[in-house]
Amino acid sequence: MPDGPDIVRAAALLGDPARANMLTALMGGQALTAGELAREAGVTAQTASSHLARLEAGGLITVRQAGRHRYFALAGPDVAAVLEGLMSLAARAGHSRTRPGPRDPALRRARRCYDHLAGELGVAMFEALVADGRLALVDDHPVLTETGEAFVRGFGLDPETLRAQKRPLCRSCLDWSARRSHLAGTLGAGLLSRMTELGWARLEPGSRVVTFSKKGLAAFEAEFPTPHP
Amino acid sequence: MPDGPDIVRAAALLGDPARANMLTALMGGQALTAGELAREAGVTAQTASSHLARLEAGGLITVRQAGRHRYFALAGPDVAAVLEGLMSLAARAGHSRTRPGPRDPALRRARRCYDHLAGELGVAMFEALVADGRLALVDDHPVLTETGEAFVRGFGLDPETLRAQKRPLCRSCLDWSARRSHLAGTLGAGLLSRMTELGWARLEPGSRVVTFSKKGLAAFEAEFPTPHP
DNA sequence: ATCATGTTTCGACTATGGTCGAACTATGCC
DNA sequence: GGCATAGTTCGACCATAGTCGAAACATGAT
Repeated sequence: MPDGPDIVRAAALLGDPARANMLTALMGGQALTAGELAREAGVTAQTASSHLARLEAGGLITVRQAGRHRYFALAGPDVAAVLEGLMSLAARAGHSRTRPGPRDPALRRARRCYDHLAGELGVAMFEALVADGRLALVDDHPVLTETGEAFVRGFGLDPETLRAQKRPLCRSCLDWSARRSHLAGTLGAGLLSRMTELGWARLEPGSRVVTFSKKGLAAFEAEFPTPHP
Repeated sequence: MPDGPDIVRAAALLGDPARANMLTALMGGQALTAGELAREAGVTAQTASSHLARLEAGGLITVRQAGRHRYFALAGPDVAAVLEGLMSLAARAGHSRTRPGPRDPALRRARRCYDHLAGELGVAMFEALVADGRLALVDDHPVLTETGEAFVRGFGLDPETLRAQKRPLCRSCLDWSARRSHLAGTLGAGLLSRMTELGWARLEPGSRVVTFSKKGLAAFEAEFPTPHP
């Protein structure tokens, strides 16, 4: 019966509340210190330390030493993808977190999914891109069209650079809050970072929430209009 | 700190050796009885029963009553996707299963990945399809071309029927044994089932191994020639 | 040097949950 | 009806591992 790689090691790492909290915190995309992660997970520094050591040994996170701080981050987009997959499964099974906190509405509205935009606004952007032909869906996979390529350039991004990465340019990612898709891949990541550069939105430190300024939201809705039914 | 759906419930279910064995067995795509799964997992019937009850409560598997047997199957392709994702993580981290058993070479050669062909032959087929333009890669995603569509018809499948499903027609799936991609999606599933209909290959009951007949292998290699470097 | 802060190590406690033996229920066959 | 097989429930045992207190180890500031 032994066949295939050892799922159990990885899955068991994700199966503990403290570790899961740390990893979801890291889904924000930015690196966090051991102490911050301990607070985020609701455990003491000692226990957090042991958990972090395990996560690193399991290859799920990476460490970067900086002075007397140690910054932890997800090991890569594939880890984030598995986490989002688990969230979708849990959402489908109807097991939402025990107490939906005050941050929850903001998270449903706009949040980071590792390095791209998710939530209602993420879904709206994706559907707007598809609706007016900047993205085409081929076998349910998003593909950048010629008009889309022009838009990307106009937005201040270089398609060639984005394509040069190892990750695919476009990927659709199932949104656990909206049960619809949003845009991942290097294009998704590029668009989000460009929006922060332009001052449209701000990444709330210590959370996954993305806050849009008033002007930014107007610009966003002009660029990605909601298709009227 | 409570944000998002509860990953832990789902992940903890995958984090136990017995349950993970059952689920990987179900990756074969066919439904299995409680007893078969107990044997597959190496536990007694009692423990298996409790595990299966948990997996069903967690929404990872579904049950179908048939006489005095109960047939269990994965709840859907999304579950299979998460499992494959975990396998990729584990493979990258270098944690292969403790003892690669005698079945292992056969598994590396050709196996089912849920409902489509994986292993060396799966990778070979995928690369042959891409090499002669039956599949095109757009942003790393496989897309069926016009010549590909003709080939599918000639192979005895109806592209429209395949496209009518909820799942995408083509999906690439990272192969843990070959570290390259093979073809998933309804097309991947359709091709495998057609190969068994044609007598090219047989699905070994109780394992994920796919055995090709001598004639079948010859036909396979004629249809999907290995691109010479 | 001294102190403070961030992080890890050690040791002990505790609980969750995986395991099986035995008994019980349900279905099918004769 | 009686018997065999498939599956579940109950109860008890035991190990794994998550938890924290106390103390050690770093690094940076004064």
